[in-house]
Amino acid sequence: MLPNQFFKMLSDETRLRCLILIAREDRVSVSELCFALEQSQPKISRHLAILRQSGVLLDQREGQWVYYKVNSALPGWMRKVISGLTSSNCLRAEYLEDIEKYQLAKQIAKTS
Amino acid sequence: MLPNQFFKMLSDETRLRCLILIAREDRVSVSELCFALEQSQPKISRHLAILRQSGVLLDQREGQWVYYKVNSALPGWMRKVISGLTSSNCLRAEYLEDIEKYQLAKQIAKTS
DNA sequence: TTAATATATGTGAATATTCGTATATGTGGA
DNA sequence: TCCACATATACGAATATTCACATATATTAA
Repeated sequence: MLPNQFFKMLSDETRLRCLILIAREDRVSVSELCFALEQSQPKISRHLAILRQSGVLLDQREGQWVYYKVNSALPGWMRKVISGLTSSNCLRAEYLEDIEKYQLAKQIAKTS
Repeated sequence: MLPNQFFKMLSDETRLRCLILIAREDRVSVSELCFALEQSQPKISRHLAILRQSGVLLDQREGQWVYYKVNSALPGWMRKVISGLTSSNCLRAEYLEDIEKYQLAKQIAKTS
């Protein structure tokens, strides 16, 4: 993938928030993303499809759920951009809220 | 600037080629960019305007010429992305050709 | 002032992107 | 099988982007 094509993947706010949450949490399901980002399922699913078709994300079905993770075989320069995004010095309140919302839901699901 | 907005700047091939050449060569004029990238003057000028208005590039007029350079006051994470782009391991043939074309023209201009 | 050169911008057409809504597909349980 | 839930996709409307072309602005020299 050409650099400008990779950057186009990251140019949409929803796609970027998905990618950051997935990169931080290792693997996240579609419904978890919908909840954390407070976005509709078709919207999340479409953006995940774009990231999957471009090879940035990989999906793995588990029963009814589909989990997405960052493709570990990405070229070094792409991984560097992604790790730069997930390192705390760049993380905005918006992204941190997504992560907190995800972790809270995870915690509640575990204890119930 | 939000990360996804910054990535949108880099999502256009012409803008990215301009930015990489400018980052590598320190400062480049509009006409030099037109020559190196083999693109029309209005096209180059419009993309430079987008990069300038977003604060990524700074312009300095010198007589009839306007030189563009990377804004040295950019946040660290942006500078990191740009330096990642200009480091050789990511540079594609396309970008190297732009740089060679620029340097050749520079050399010819100097000796004549 | 006029001409020549360099750069910037206005305009509309073609194209691309994003979204909401509806619907299709896949999975597991009754 | 039928139903409920999770996910994916088709479709059209609204919006955004990019470009070519024409023109405006700025600078310098004559």
